[in-house]
Amino acid sequence: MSIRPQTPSGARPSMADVGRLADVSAQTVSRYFTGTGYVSAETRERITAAVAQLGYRPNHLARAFRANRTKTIGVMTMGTMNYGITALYSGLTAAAHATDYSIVIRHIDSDLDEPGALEEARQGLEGLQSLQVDGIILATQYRDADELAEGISERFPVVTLSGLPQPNADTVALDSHQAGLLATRHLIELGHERILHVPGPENRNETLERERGYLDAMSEAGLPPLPRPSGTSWSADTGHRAGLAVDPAEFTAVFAANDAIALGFTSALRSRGYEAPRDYSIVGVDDMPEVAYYAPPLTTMRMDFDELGTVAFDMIRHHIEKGERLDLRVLPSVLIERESTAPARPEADRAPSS
Amino acid sequence: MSIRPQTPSGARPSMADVGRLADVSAQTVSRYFTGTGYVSAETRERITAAVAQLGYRPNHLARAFRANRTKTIGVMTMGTMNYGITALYSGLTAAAHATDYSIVIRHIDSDLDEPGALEEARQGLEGLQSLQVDGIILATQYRDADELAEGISERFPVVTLSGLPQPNADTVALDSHQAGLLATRHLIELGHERILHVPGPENRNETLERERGYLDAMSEAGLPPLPRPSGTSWSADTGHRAGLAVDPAEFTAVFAANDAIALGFTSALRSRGYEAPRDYSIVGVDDMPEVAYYAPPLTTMRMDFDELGTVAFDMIRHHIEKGERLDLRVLPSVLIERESTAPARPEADRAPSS
DNA sequence: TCAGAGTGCACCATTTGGGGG
DNA sequence: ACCCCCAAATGGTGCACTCTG
Repeated sequence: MSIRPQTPSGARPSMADVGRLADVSAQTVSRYFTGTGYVSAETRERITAAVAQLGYRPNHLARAFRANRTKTIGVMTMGTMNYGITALYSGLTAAAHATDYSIVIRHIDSDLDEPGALEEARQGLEGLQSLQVDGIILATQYRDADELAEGISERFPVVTLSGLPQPNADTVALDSHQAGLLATRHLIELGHERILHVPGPENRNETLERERGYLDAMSEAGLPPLPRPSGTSWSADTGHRAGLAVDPAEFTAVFAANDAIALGFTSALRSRGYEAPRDYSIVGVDDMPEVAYYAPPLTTMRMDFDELGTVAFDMIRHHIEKGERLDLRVLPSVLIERESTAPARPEADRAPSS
Repeated sequence: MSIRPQTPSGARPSMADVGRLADVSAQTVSRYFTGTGYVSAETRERITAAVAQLGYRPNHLARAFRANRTKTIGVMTMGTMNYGITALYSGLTAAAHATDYSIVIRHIDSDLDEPGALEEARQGLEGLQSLQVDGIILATQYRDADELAEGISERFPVVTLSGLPQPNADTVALDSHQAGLLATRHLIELGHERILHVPGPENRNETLERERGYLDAMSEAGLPPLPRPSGTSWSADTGHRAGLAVDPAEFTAVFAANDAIALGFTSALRSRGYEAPRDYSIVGVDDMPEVAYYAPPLTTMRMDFDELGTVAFDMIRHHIEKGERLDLRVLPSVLIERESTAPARPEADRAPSS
């Protein structure tokens, strides 16, 4: 029962074809669809029948062209495709679907600090604009991302996910400072004093903010921060490397910049005979769905990427449809306590298992 | 240095504006961009200058409208947004980017067996068609997905990722049968005889194929398959539930339908005092980036979703540009041996740790 | 004169075929 | 042969207008 167009040409039927069959003009068909103006019940019926008979579908492209409004949002993501981006897409596509928008994705595997990436990103943005998207959501946490917004008219709706307010772009972000603060406080409340921070890649606002949260929590408790390993990526291998390099005698707890890093760190320490939470406590950030099943189940800060996508979409839609800007929003994170954290124990107890 | 349009209206400059400034007609500007027809070096220079001065960008939308060719592929995904879908996006967007195509995404959170999902999916497909995409990639493994392809003209390029050849659609898939076969053979080669399979959600082709691979491997070794738990989802909780329900005395090895299920299963058995690979071996499917850091690092079948995206894109592009169909492709998976599998041990050795 | 119902035409930015100089 | 322009066409929308009672 596949529907075949009934037009002479065999091509997709147009409003004119529908009009011909229903014995009205194409414009009347247009009004039938858009709801503007008058169409008598009788005519309406004839049009409905003609539409069904021809299998006519409105041509969104022509409509967008004429109306100068595509109902499409461009989304530009950068860096390794990971859990955060996945969950963000999920929120974004759901919000778009609910309001009859479309999402077109541009993804670049490298982040802005890699050579050539800035130029590639710029081209991506131009490509999006040349598609006539109604707005762009720019998902990079790289600190110098504002350079990218150059070349985009300040009237054009842009939302970044950097958390950094910019003259030409609104921004939403998950509250990384709060995540770092609450995660570290949690460790402090458990009695830990020598707390190590394993950071994410440098020059990302998330990395800086999480570290700042850690530093603030340490300082409000009068504890000295520990020297930190250098950050390279958001992946497990960053945590793994850090876990191999570190001296286990120097800390009793770890705040990892995200869950993957926490996982890698745990894995490295396990290979050296140290287990959490027996020998040290560790908390991550993100709450990826799998971490509840890790060994041990990971205590972490839940970051609601889904909500991030929803809010980012709503912000840009607000800008597009109402013409107003909502400068900055920050979404809170919440501590999920599982089994990777435990009260600090006297020093004497801590030793590698054989 | 943000670029401002220099047209009287303040709107985005058009080819006509460029032409006016360069003292040529708009059509010549068109030929300058498309490369069809003659444009003298001198004129070319004037146009280049005018383009730069105005900050002109081609209007992809108008071009698509006129040429009846959007250079856009619609991608429809269903079910929980997980590692596989994201990795697929990654391959898809990279391939599209390389050939100057765009990708527009429609994602539905429920898969086709949930109520209302079929209708929602149908609407999604119609929405994509009304955007005038040049082709559609339909990513669902649900067995009855062919119903969806109805209502799409058989001339319209569609590629499904079901692995099931259909009259109106080409298909690519990762070789789930082979994954099941090789994973199970690996366990058999290690000396295991009582091998449990924990399947994915019912009615997915992937689930059926992986199970078929398992059954074939068992039968070729003359081993009886074990009764299987019922499948519900691709997530860790499916494995966790199975791991709580199962009798550990009944098997010495497990083939889990994917990595997340393997993780959940491992976690449940750990809570009951059983550890891999000491008490049982387990192998997953997917090779998500984190599994190398699991406890124990997971032996798994690597599925190249990135490649899947690339091939799907190339297939549909071939159909679009050459008019030829490439009916079916199947991509092999490869065994990644880590530490969750080990040689079978005499029965007497197996006991829960205290 | 008025309100309802519908038509005709210009227009959006670009591409294309048929010429003209 | 080279370089460029004109006019038409793409599908749909909004405005001004007509027609009928």
